[in-house]
Amino acid sequence: MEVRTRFAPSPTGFMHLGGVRTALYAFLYARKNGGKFILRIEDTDQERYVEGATEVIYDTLKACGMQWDEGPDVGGDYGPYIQSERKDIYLPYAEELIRKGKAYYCFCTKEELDERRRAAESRGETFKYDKHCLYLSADEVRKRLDAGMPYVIRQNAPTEGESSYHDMVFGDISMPNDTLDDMVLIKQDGMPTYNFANVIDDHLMGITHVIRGMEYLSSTPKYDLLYEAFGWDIPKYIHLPTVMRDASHKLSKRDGDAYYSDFISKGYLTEALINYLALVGWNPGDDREFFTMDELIEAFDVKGINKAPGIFDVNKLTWFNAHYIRELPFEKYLGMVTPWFDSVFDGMENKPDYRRLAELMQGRTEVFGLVPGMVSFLRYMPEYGDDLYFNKKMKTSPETAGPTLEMVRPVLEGIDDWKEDVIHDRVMEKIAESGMKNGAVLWPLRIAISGLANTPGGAFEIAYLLGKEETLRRLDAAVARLKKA
RNA sequence: GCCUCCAUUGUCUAGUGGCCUAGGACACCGCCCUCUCAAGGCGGAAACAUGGGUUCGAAUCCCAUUGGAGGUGCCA
Repeated sequence: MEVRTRFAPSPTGFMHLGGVRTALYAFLYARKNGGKFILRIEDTDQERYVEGATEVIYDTLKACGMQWDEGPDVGGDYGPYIQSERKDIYLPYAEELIRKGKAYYCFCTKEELDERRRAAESRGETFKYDKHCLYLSADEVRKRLDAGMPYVIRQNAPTEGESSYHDMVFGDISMPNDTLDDMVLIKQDGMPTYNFANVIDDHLMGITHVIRGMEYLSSTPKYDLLYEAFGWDIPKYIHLPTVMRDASHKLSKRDGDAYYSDFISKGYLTEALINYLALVGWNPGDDREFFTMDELIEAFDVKGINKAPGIFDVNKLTWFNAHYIRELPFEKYLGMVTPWFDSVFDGMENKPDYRRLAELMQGRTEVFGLVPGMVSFLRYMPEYGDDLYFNKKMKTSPETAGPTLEMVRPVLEGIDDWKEDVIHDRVMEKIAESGMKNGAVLWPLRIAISGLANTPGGAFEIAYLLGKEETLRRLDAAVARLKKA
């Protein structure tokens, strides 16, 4: 039988990284098994409707390289793929359940239920609907229905015995039936709840493997009861461990910065995000770290999925990101880094040589968002202290720096062809002539023109990028300052 | 509270009774390279939550405790 998995997000307007990982595993499982990956939009909560939210889902999945085989925009044989457009499908099924005694009309109002819930909670008990409306006579139900009284339809769950099911990650799970609450299937507004629509749609769409977060672990027995009542095949379950922000907090929307788009705008690469996310909660069974999407498909196996929640580690993500940036073809990197350069150099008369700067920056870029901070010294001379001239190994100090700089200055001034190799050769000649160590000259020179302990590239590169005029200007300023001190 | 699930270094993980004096990766520290930083190379510190069993033998199996997560919505 063909494997069919689905990703069924609710359109909130953002794609959460936990959601991206869930989608990824569902996608990988389908591809690995030569099956179909289906996208279904779960928008049964009308109050949460967000304009443009489905586009965010489409765009993110596409950017990540997870093309769905069936879905709202691409169609398929089991549409529509947006639950609000399937509204009329669900009620007949709920009525069938009522006929079978597996569900019932409930006229209790939300307000009184809320009150009872609060009361139960204050007593330290778990609130459970008492099946009050199940015991209404058929006549009474008819009467209320005819009178147009608002109602919901509830599942009639057993109260005795035990329910169990098998999960491909967590194994066998069982729970006492008396903990099963009679969940609402059809809401007062006529829309199905997630709990109901999910079961109906998964069945109607031929989903063979339900891959979702482990927050559904304890409600799954209730879903199985529904499948059984209809006489439908129960899908295989693959529940995924949660992605955590830290040991005790889920990576949630409320924490901020947990959205795919946040990471992209900070300058993370999709490839890095996918590669990293795949490895939170799953391992390939060997020591490999780097995977393309195709390699992930090839290596993916449910056996490698862990049960324990995993903490999202930005450090490691950043390491992956730096790796992928280094691997970028240079032209691609140049194109990507240019807007970040522009954010610093726009409006500048003599902008640094972007191409050269990019060459120096590519191996040093962990996240694109950090680039401006690393190159802004080329436009604005930073404030710095003279102690930067101290370098133990080179035996340099503010005292030795002055004369050294004055020695180099005329050499630089004499260069008409301001190219990196020319600067290099002339200065090195002078150093050789002076008998000093390379570093003893280059260290103070770099400090004088950059004002920074660390720079992308050394003295020659910085001097070249700055241009002759600015280099000499900064050099003079440094000399003057050292003399004063 | 009740129900379900989980538990190897700071983090992601390998490990399915002897191959474990517990392996890899990130981060961290040191050294090398080097005009700085980064990259790269080499090395270091760092874990089987606790207590009971079972067994000739336990990170691996069982139980309890502790800790954590999830559920307990007319949200999904």
